[in-house]
Amino acid sequence: MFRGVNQINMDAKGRLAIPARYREEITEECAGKLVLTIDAEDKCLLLYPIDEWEKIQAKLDALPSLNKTTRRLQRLLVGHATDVEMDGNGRILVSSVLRDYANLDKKVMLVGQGRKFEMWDEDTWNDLRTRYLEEDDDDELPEMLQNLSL
Amino acid sequence: MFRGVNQINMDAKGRLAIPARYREEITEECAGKLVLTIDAEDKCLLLYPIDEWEKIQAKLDALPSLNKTTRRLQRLLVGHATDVEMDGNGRILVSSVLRDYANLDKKVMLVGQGRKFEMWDEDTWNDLRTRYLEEDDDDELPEMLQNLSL
DNA sequence: GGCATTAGTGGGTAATTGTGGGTAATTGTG
DNA sequence: CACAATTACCCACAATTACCCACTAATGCC
Repeated sequence: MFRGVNQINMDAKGRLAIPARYREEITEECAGKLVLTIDAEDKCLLLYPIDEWEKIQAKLDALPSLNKTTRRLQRLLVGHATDVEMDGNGRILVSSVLRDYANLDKKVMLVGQGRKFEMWDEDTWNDLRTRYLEEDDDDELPEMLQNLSL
Repeated sequence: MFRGVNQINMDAKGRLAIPARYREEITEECAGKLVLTIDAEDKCLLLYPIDEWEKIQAKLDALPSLNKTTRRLQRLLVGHATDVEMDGNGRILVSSVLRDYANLDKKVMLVGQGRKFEMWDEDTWNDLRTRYLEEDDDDELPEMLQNLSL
């Protein structure tokens, strides 16, 4: 289970160091093999251990390919999914296509989200975070959250 | 079960000593491994023993990721959740992101709240406490509280 | 009330992690 | 087949973090 935000500097080559505290878990789970793709809803990237990704791709694959919405998801997610592997220094290489999509230049936020990570441009993330914090969602709480006790 | 309020001084490095009377319980329950995150509604932090937190994160993780409200919660709570561990002196390190969020500088209040602690800036806590005490909530008691006997 | 033990606080140092760049190998292109 | 561009690997330095030790304050006990 991944969690927490990390500010990381991407270098000129597009390499991004995975924070050391996640490396052991990643090495154990998937021998450092990860899959990087885009988030269809927000301008950020998603980073999965390869076994987790395979499950998701299988789910997407099972969806009807004649339906417009599912075709969109399949093309966007599966289409942009890129295999990446940690190098000797625990870094992964982010291709320029994916960097462009999420507007990543140097300052990147890596956000743990359970079975995956999200990768954001720092400014984009801070803007979203601010908007989220200003929101007050008491009114329209989905049923499933009504009884959530934190 | 944690309870009670404690005034603690955070040092210049952002370290915060857990009051000694809680340490044994924390060491037993989770070997000193804790998770610190933000409260999405108030400007304070939440401190959980790791096993308690894992349960919450598992619940959040099971929620649909395409729903706006649940995404907000996942990003705020899981995104800010940081693993912390008591050092040899029973202290934990609070990252600068979390310190900023809750406005913590030196004088901090640690408030026991059952399975978790809340961490407040002293002034913010005192203001909230005063407001709570001035409030009179006889009029709009939710049904579930009407029959609560203290 | 004094003394002993424990808790709280502060800081220095060593180890780890993050970051950058050079070079060799590999891939794609003309 | 040769060249250019990209990628992988290696090493070195800088910055951060964690660990350890020492001192002061507070508490409990005799």
